[in-house]
Amino acid sequence: MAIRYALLGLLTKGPHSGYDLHSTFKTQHIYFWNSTHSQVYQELNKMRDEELVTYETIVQEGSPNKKLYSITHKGEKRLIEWMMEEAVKPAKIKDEFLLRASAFQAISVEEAVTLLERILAREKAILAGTSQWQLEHYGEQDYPSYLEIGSYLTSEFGKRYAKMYVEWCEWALELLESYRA
Amino acid sequence: MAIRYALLGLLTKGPHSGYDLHSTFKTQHIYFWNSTHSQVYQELNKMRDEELVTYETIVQEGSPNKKLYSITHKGEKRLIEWMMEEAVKPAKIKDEFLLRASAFQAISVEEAVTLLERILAREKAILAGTSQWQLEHYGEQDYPSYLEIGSYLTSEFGKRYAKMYVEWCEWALELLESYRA
DNA sequence: GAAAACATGTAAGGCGTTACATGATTGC
DNA sequence: GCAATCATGTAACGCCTTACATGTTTTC
Repeated sequence: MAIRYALLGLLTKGPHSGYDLHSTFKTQHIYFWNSTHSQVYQELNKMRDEELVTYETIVQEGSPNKKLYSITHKGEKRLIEWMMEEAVKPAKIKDEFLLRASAFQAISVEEAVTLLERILAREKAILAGTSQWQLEHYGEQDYPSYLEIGSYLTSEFGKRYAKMYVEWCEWALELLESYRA
Repeated sequence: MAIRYALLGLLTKGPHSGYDLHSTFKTQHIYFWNSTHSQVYQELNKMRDEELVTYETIVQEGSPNKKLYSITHKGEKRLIEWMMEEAVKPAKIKDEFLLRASAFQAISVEEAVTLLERILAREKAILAGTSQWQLEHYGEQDYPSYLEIGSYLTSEFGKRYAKMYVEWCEWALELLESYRA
């Protein structure tokens, strides 16, 4: 249900295509939201029927035509109503690696170390990517324009999350040393 | 699909009822997994059919009867196969509050501050709860028995996650001050 | 007297994923 | 030549949630 608010939120910053919106989920929003391109296109169609968004077709040479979606007045109203609701649902997380980690007692220390090292490398790469992205977008400024406040806040969250993950991996690897024969 | 591995993982530490297993999701696993009681019961039935788990009925006075589930040899084998798979899917997170935060440009600074303060309080309470839980379970020890390694690693992750969230909220509130008229 | 904890299930429906489908351009 | 990027969709399926269903004991 909340996918629509994710899309409406992005559209408050200006018109975007379905492809753009999905790309954002894959890159910037990865730390707190996820979706697939097919769901994005389906939800955009529903929202168009409910007049929360409109679009105009952009004819392009070289690339396929695209639909540039804009948020309507009605859409913006609906978004803000949702944002100001009293209740905020707790986050729902499904992290397969942590699920494996929670069952490390079922495998050997050596195997656990192997799994952890792989994830440490992955998270380091993610941290580097997020830091890079933030530098490219906000590098010189102390703080960005208010239009960019959402992206700025959540990219910082992403960076802190990745950093925390890396540090936890390193701590866990050290701890596992204690169990080595 | 992975719900079954979450359940199998917990059962490597000993027999548990469906109610117990779901309680764990609501408390300890909240940082990396979530489910509902109805899904837990349904999945346990499926796994019983596939002989990944067995159960015995415990007749209780005062409380309703319960089914104590145990992991089978076949179940353990299946779990370890899954754990050692090369590919680990990236985490899927759905955090409604961060979704709201990502659209803060659509509301006023004052409204954003109100929302943030509410979440800061929530996360502080969660951090306190997790710290308390960890203290009760592992307080005196430097590190726990290997049987408890999974819970220990992930509860530490939970603590670090909550701490990071609190610090990010405080940082965000400070930043928002810059935009105040 | 009400709410929370203990305890387990079924049924309906929808959200979300995976697979199928197409096709041009750019970079390695 | 192959993979990646750009670009948008449909169809099938199933995981997962919400609602329905029941009943006792303990705590406030």
